[in-house]
Amino acid sequence: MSFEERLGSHLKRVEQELTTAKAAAVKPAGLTVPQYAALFVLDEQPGISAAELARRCLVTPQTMTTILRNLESAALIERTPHPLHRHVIETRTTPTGRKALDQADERAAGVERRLAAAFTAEELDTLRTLLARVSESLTNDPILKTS
Amino acid sequence: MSFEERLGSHLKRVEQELTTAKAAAVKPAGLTVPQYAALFVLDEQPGISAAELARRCLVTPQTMTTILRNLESAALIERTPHPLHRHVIETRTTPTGRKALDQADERAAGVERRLAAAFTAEELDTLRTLLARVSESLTNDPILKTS
DNA sequence: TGACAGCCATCAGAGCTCTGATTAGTCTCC
DNA sequence: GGAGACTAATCAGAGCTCTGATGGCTGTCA
Repeated sequence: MSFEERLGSHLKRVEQELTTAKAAAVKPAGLTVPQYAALFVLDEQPGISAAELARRCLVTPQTMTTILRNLESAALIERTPHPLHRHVIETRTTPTGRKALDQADERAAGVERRLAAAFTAEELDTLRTLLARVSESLTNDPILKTS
Repeated sequence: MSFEERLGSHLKRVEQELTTAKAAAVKPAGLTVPQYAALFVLDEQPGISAAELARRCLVTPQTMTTILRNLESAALIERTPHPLHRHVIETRTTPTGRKALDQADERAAGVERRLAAAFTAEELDTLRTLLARVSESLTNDPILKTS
């Protein structure tokens, strides 16, 4: 089975190219792509926990800890203990963080829009559906789970 | 523009799930996914340079240096200077490396086969074509290049 | 011959990502 | 009340990935 036949190589190439384009888009705002994703979710749901944030951003809690550490040392977010559950830490964007997010989002959304413009609505729908089915196959295949 | 509308989140999810499945598949052979990819190409084209290997595996030369360093310290590859061009280093799989590759490949190809089995040939073709068009858009869009 | 463009290899540094393990608080059910 | 399950946060360690910079070799062309 050659590389070209494998879905993995196609997916990897495309995902990487898109990430590179987005990285270039958010860089002027001083952000990385994961930092942008975290700020994006955070701004919509202020006070969310790091664990929940990790789930939304599709990374592990450990990874999110790393991302938040960098965001906090750049003063783009603030973290304070939850008033009732002190072991839970609430995270919020700072004004500086929101400004960086706005700047990054404008350009990142632009990348997505230009990309979407290269397809018809039906094609985009087909692509999303097929990707969802790949995801479903990977999640549900009992052999994959145990291998 | 919400997360769900963006192609990026779908691509990221699927690419990550597939990588996770492949990582589990090649782990018993003592390999990571990038190491498996490097060994795979290396075994088909013995003596290839690290720079060329990097291009085939879709990573930068610097990243490939890291991967090769780990493979070499595990004695899965051998590196010797090119007889004529001494600044070029030829890389080859060792017998140990080939054994690990065979073991990993059997399971990794199995993941791809089970995944492919969830689709018709036409669907797979559509998916590959659409992904290629995404890649093309990202590569050719002059705005993306400069942003 | 010598400047220069083009590769190859690699160091340095930063950031992301994972697995594994630890610590601590909450909640349910006996 | 207390055991066990669950969740949150985080440390430790390994590996991948990038950008930026450096040094070396080759081949072209004035």
